[in-house]
Amino acid sequence: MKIGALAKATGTKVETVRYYEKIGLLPLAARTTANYRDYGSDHLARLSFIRRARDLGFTLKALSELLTLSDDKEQSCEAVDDIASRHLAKIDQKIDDLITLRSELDRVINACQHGTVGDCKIIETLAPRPLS
Amino acid sequence: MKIGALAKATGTKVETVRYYEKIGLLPLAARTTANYRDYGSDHLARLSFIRRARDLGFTLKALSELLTLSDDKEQSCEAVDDIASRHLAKIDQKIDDLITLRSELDRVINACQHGTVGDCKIIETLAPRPLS
DNA sequence: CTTGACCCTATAGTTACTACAGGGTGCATA
DNA sequence: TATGCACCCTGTAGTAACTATAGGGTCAAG
Repeated sequence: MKIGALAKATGTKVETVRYYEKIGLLPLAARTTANYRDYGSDHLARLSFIRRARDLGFTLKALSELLTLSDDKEQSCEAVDDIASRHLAKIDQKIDDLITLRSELDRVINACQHGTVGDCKIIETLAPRPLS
Repeated sequence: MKIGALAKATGTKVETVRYYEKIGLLPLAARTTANYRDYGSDHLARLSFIRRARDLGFTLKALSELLTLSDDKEQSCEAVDDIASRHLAKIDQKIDDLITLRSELDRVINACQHGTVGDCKIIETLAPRPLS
């Protein structure tokens, strides 16, 4: 299959496929006489894996570790579990941070009396407090 | 005050201060004879504003809109409220997305039986399902 | 035989910084 | 006076993960 078909099958943009190839995440494809990339089912499988992991928020770096690990079927999956667990911890942290941020922003917005900018509590909250 | 002092006073890195100047977020500073940047209280105020808004997750683009608006004290603060509210909506969306992602990742991790990579449910979940 | 959809490479742009490299300045100390 | 050190300067490149653009080649249908 050509790059457009592969991209469509995996929900990826064509440019992204080429980008993954360039950074070594996706192995080089065979070429047709017209120099078009020619993909097989192994490429499809790997790219699907990549997309799925990306959807779960894994970085490309973590992803290339996962791909390396997944190639050695005999190895203990401890390392895999570890990568995933650390990723989960990061997500939890991010959720906590966002919730904190949300409540502060909400407070700022609710203080707004909808007057002029001169009286705006939003601007006021962001502006520096007088130095003590 | 010199750039180091301004940076310290606002919890910013020196490079970041210069960066804000470069992109026009922070007005040009006066220079000493030695060509050092020389800041006054107005710069301190504006940089504090910038840092505070950044901590609340506003993008630099939204921020420069806020800064422009905050300069016109007579204007209605509707536009300010709008920027902040849209930002809040984005944060809510991000929180929702992360919570969904978190539960899926959690499910994947809990399926792990801690065997070999060949049996690994994490890898298996990421790998493509058979085409139907 | 030309039109349109697809493919190619290479490069630059995006966000919000951060990190050099390769210098100059200013003050205290030996 | 020299010298060491902290600080300052400019300019450029690197980060993550793509996306977009320029400038071209290929192929099948009408």
